[in-house]
Amino acid sequence: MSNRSNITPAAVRTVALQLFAEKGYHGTAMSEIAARLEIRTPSLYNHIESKQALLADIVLDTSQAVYDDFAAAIRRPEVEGNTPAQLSAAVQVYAHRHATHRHEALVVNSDVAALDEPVRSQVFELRRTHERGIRDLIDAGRKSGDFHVDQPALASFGILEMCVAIARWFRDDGPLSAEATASSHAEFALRLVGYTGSLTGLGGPNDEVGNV
Amino acid sequence: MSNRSNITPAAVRTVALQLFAEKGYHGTAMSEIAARLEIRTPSLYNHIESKQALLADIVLDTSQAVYDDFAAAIRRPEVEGNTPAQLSAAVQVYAHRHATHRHEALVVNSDVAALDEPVRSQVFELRRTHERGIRDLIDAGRKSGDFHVDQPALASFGILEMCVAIARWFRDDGPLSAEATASSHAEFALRLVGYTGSLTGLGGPNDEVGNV
DNA sequence: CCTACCGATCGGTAGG
DNA sequence: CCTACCGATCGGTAGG
Repeated sequence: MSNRSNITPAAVRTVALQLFAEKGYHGTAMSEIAARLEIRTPSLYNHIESKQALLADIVLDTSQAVYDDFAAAIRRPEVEGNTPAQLSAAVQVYAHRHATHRHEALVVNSDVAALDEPVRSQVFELRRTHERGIRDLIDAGRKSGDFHVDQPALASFGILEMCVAIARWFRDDGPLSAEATASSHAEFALRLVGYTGSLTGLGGPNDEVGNV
Repeated sequence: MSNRSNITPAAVRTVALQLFAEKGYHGTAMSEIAARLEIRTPSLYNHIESKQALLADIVLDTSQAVYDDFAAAIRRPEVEGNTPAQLSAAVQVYAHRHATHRHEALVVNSDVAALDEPVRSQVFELRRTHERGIRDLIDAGRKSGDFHVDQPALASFGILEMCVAIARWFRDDGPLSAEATASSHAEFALRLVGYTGSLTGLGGPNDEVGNV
């Protein structure tokens, strides 16, 4: 109130996100976050409750957004009722997020162990729900004869983790756009579940799917 | 010398491996390692040089073993000259290791950032060499017409990271053996690169590869 | 293998 | 927003 502050809670969070992603939660000191913002450590506590709360906010918000994206993607009218198109859309949106929100993804996936309960369990629950959603699509595709895969659970893990890995190697100044990366991963997902059809015209990865 | 010691450097390393895998390098205190061994913290230093050296040993040895496994797998006489069989063998051995050496894999992949130079760079170099080896196989398969994939680099990252993820979900008492998991992942890898042939009789994943 | 102990640094509070 | 400061804990050493 009585002091001119350039700093907002969102700014603290952005800096924390960068540092947690680079060095991990336990590897990051509050003093480093303060230094990047050019303030003293105690001043951080005008904007956040604690280091742990900072992590909890980041991880919960990100996990929730990931799930919301998934739910929205498979409900889009142009894919509804078309399982291969739904899987493609779900993978594209997930892969795209991991290319465009790398820091969030890295923190969610390497610092979840540093979360106190009950937040850690909430995050695991969101993740399980998402994974189950992917697996349900794979099961549906198997029943309809679109997909041919022996281990649906392994396929869903493999697909999701392939996308998570994007956050580890993607570079904004690299040769591939986030969209091209997302599109390739959607195609990989369809190949992985043994889809041999084509999704041309659906905005998904096109013709060369699963065959020569 | 003058004291009966139940403790060996290898025992310290095993306990450190468990704790680093569970809580991360920075999240693990030397006092916790000592407690699990039922000794006092300072006694650890009769067996190790420092916490950092403990991590370096674990990560370097594991990374080297991973690469040696890869090199041996693609040189086996029954796969030599057969690119799809080589890729299958390389993926099987990598996937299998991640199911049977979960702690090592988790530490290598989440605590590499905690390593001091020059060890961190050495580890990255080993990893790059391995990834290049996989990519070379994919390129060879494209040239021979066995594989059909637009983005070989994305495919090699995807294949490797799918295997790394095994360390995160595999359970010894789960429904799937390490061998079955490895076999499935080899099949996923061949599908991912657009292989439509069959590897039957090669000890790899069998008939149902990439087609109905 | 132990006790005794060190300097450094941690997250966070008091109080303005 | 700051200075001053806290108790706790860190990795590690001395010395036996």
